[in-house]
Amino acid sequence: MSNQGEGCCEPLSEEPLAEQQAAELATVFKALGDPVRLRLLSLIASRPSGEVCVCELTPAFDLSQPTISHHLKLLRQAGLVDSERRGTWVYYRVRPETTDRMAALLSSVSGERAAARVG
Amino acid sequence: MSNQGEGCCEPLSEEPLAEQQAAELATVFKALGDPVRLRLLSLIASRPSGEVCVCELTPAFDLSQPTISHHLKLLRQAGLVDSERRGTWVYYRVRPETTDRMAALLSSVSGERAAARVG
DNA sequence: CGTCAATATTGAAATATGTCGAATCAAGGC
DNA sequence: GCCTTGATTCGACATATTTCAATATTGACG
Repeated sequence: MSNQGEGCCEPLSEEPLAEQQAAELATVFKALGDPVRLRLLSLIASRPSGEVCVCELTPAFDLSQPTISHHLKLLRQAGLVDSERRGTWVYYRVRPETTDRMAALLSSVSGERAAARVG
Repeated sequence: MSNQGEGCCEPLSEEPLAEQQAAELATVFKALGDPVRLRLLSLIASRPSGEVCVCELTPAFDLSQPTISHHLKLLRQAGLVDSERRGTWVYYRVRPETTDRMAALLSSVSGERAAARVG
């Protein structure tokens, strides 16, 4: 709660989105707008440990390894996931700040006039 | 824990998304993944009346009328908005079921293991 | 009817995206 | 040091998306 930070999130209702904000938010939604990336995110999020090795993600799809790597990169660039290399393997985990922010933004649409400020 | 409905919403964590569900959800996120469409949605949502005439949306952008019409069509096809013709004009309004559903889905990512089932 | 104004649809061009195979980079083990 | 294995980057190609101008459709009003 509290402040709404610098580039922080206006509700989608309340007042129309500025062009630049719309562009930033669109980047994240665009990252979510692909079935493969959604499933990747889901696979990562569904792990109790909170993280998954790429070596487990890749064989879950009928796609080449570079393709999976590419999708993971887009998720990373959108701020939806983080990666960390530990030895031979690379592990991905969700960044809940981002998913929460997007969720709050979407909630604000139906939250009518009194939509809580999304911090 | 009751059913989870027909085509209804799994949380993104809990269990990985099935291919078909991922494809459906991706369609909606893809619709949200464009700055123009986000601003359109925002303009529609920010109206106290809940609806806006296309004749007010079109001049709000530096884009041709067919282009705006096209974006509105994609929002409609994604289930994010509804349109109604009244006489000469066409009015658009948000479909909160859809935005709420997507919000809940995103919330479930950080909702960890115990994520509430999203109806 | 005929015309005008508001939207939608069509067709085409430029750009972006998803995908692969080949090449490259990183870390471990011989 | 030199392979081997895991992961990313590069280059290329097919497809999808964004956008416009032109055309069609819909409804209101003489």
